[in-house]
Amino acid sequence: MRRRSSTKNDNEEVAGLKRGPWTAEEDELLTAYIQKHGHGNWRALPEKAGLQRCGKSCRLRWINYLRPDIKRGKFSLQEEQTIIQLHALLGNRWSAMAAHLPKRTDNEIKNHWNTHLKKRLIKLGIDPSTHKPRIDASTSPSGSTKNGSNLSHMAQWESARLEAEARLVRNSKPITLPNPNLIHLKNNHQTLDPNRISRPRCLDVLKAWQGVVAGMFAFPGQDLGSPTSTLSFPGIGHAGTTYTDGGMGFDALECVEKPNQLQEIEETVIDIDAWFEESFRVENYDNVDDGFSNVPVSDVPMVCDSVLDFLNPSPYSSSVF
DNA sequence: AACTGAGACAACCGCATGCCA
DNA sequence: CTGGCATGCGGTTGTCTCAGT
Repeated sequence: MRRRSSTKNDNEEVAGLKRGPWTAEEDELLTAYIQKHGHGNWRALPEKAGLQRCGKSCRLRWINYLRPDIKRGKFSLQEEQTIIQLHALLGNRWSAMAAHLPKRTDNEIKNHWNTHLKKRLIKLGIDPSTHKPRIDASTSPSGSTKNGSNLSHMAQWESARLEAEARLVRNSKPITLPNPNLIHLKNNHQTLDPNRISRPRCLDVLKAWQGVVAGMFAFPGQDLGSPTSTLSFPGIGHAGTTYTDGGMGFDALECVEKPNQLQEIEETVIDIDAWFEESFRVENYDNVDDGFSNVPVSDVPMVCDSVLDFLNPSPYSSSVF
């Protein structure tokens, strides 16, 4: 690992420069300058813009606060759900998570996680760092049946996360094999297309996650149908839906089409969504203008899918979720 | 009214990484 | 290949607000 020999770059601006909260005047100066000239070299910007700040501070202020394409205000239920899913997959990679949440900054997501979501998970008996149930909480006298149900779901989430991580690792190699735990879901007579298996690593972690979760609900040892069949979730808006894994080399639910299987999957998915709604219901759910937060809770599963699809359109995934 | 502690979020710090001469 | 520079990233700290006493 290469290391810089000096911290000049980090410490140069300390002398004589202002620190702490930005004033409205400073914001105006910075905004006006960037809108007119672009930020260019951040280090040189403060002097050109007439600011007594270091370039780093200017950059941070612009990226996290002044940039016109960022959304401020409370996070919607859907955004929170996305953050939790992403955190289960990515850990504390805030910038990567921000890439999946349009108009939200990594700093904002990080703060929201640390101040809200992390605490809520702990309250529910979930270890926020591992997304695993906390033994002590689950065995405490106050542990309720509902908690037990939650923990069961979180265990599924965790399994999904680990599965996704494993698949990401496998797909980072030029040629990889499908997950042995999932391949049995395929029709025994189907040949795996190497082009699909070795296609570029999918960065769409949400789709990967969804694919894995879906895969968890399929049933080994049964006739799993054709690889191009579609899945319908009556009642939650998935009619005609084709599930793919967004480039991970496996169409997660494509193989499941028996009515009893559908029924079971549907119940499971609804159950998880109901759990999330109940566990993470927020008082200001009806806030803002993000295009999906003003949706009745009952529609969340469908909205979730469409949003996730929107967030990461993949050439390998279905255009209609 | 004054004090205090917790919560929320903005801002900073130090290290990592990529680019280029 | 090496070193310097600019920028990105994640952890931490500082500051403000507000509810509770």
